[in-house]
Amino acid sequence: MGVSKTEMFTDQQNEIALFAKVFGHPARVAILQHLFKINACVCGDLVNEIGLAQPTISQHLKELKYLGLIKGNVEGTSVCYCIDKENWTKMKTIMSDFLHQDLTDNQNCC
Amino acid sequence: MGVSKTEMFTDQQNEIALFAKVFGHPARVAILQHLFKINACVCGDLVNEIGLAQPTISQHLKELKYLGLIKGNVEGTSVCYCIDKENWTKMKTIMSDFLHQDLTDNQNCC
DNA sequence: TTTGTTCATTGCAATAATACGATTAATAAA
DNA sequence: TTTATTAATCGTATTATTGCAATGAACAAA
Repeated sequence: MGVSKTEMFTDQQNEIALFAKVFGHPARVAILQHLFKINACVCGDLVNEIGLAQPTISQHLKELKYLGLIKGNVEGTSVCYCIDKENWTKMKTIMSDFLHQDLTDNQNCC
Repeated sequence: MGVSKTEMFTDQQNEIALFAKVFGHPARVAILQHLFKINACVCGDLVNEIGLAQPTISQHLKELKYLGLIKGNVEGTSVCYCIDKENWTKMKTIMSDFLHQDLTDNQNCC
């Protein structure tokens, strides 16, 4: 019914899914890559850089901020965004553990 | 308008987003973890294991198969699923490159 | 104070995703 | 052949996501 039944999964599984979901849109991937590339925080140039309308970018930034992956500093009329290193590292650990699972034995079929 | 404007992003950004999106639901995370754990392919026990209805699991499996992360073998009336090691490794490389980006210099703000 | 700039929020329309009952298809077993 | 089992597909209801025009809030500059 359009609702993910989160209560039937572990906290770990839900956390992985939450992080993955935020990476599940190319605009957010592009925003993060740009923030990594520029390093120095970026303000509203993201709108020019990405090519989506200002409210749309603002919405994507909000989601990234909600998960703690970026933080924003108000500087006069503009807001300066950048990667939250500490939280990015924490997320990286969680996602890496999931991605680097391994099949130890040989497989029975397939 | 509910549509991701994929044409304005790079192939790499779209690919990262596609893989991430498939991990963006706890049921698919759970399915993959179970396939890793059991190793030997699993059939319809996924329905019992996960706790969602059979058509729902079947739909999630279809998405995972579409991206090439799992493969299925028909064995009589049941179908045996398992991780596609090769494609999983390819995906891991793409996602790891994204996750392990790093900020080289010090930051200007935040 | 007035004007301009920058960004967040609201409201809405369009599309996508999630979930499942009902059905179908394919095979196995009786 | 008939029945049972397993899994895919169809149809549909519900909710979520995406995108943007319009508006609002905060601040800077004139």
